[in-house]
Amino acid sequence: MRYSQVFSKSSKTAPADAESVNARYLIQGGFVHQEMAGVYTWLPLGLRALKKVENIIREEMDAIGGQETRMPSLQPKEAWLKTGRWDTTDILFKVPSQTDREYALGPSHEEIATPLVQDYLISYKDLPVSIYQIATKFRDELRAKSGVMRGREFGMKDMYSFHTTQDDLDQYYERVKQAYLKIFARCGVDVKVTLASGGIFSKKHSHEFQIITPAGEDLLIACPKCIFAENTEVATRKAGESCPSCGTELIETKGVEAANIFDLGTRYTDAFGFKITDDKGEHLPILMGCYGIGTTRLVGAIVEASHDDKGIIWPKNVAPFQVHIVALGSKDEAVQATTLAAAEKLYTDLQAQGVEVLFDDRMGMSAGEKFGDADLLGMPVRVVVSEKSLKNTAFEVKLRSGGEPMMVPVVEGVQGIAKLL
RNA sequence: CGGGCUAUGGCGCAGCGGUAGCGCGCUUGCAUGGGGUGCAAGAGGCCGUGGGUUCAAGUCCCACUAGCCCGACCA
Repeated sequence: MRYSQVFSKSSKTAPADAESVNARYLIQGGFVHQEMAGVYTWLPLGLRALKKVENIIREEMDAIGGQETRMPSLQPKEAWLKTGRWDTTDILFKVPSQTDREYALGPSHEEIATPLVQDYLISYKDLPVSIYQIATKFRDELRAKSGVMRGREFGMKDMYSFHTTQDDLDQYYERVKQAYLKIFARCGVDVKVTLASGGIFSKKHSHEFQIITPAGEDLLIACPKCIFAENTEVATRKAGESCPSCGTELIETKGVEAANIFDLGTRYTDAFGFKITDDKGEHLPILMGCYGIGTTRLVGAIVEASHDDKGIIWPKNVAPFQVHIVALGSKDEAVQATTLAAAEKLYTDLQAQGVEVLFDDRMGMSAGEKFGDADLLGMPVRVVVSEKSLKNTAFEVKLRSGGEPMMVPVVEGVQGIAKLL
């Protein structure tokens, strides 16, 4: 994509209102636009990062047999009355119709997923079943804050699994947990898993996935080596003690809850009278698990966990683009034309190799300005094409994550750069 | 939902009783050309909304609305 054509340009001044790092950089870089408290438009650049995250999640959910669906946000009040959550869920948006009806705006989808699966399941042989979606959620938060990390409208992947035995649910629950660990690893963040209480969604246990960042809201006692952590609210251990799973000394740190998984038991299936007949003619209760990852929150948490004082440092798998080409201008028109042509060729060649490239083709801007943008936007690899680099018949390549610039000969061009990805 | 702060061109801000100003950005021209470059000329604002005080209100008072922060809350 040519940066000259991206309509959401970066801004030199950071938004005054945005205190949190993710909001500041995402807004300043033109990744998102705030519409109101807790509600954002995802602009072309930001949407690319969000889609990367979504696709990683999608692949891992598909890999454990999840079947993707898309469920409605506008939900029937009756279903919420059945589960008893219409009157007990304070964050529930209730929307009136011009008729005398009311609807729920889904903060989660148990009320849809449960009767949905019930509608199609005729035989116990069809279980287990796991369905998921990546969609928008609505929660009437008393206080939206922390940029995209706590919104009133946000993106989430939610999956619901149905089982006939506790053992089967336990096994699946564990598979999801492993899949989640893969997802966070692929997203380039350090995640810890804590045991948590089920909250209003479940009386049973659940696990939280905490991304380690100083911007986190939760205080943790965590193992620096493995994934063990305890929320200090319910911690049984203290910093300095040894990790029960690997023996490393535990430390205190902060985390953002980016995902959680629940054993819901029969809480929802009972509410809908969802039972199934087994091979002996007995009515079996259906056990249910639910598994959520905040997709938009995850993007925010990634920024919180991976940035410096100049801007974002996107982990490569979630970066909107892999390579950011910066073409520098020259007072000499012929030189500038050569530079542009070389940059242009690199741009097309890289794209032909399937590399995603952001090409800063703006002319008449100072080098510093372009470098500043490259740092702010934070693509993993920056390639400078200029009179100076071309004199050495090379491209200057620098990793956003650090290190000295390298000169990659033009002849090696695409291969040399692709090697770094 | 309690407490605090804020609201003035696209963004960041100043003005604090006498009919709107700066920086950045934008437009035009010339210069410059490797870390937000220089000079010049322009365009752009019912000063969040409603009420009040006053001869006169971005400027003082009240209410409301919105945003941010702290707290409470947070599948």
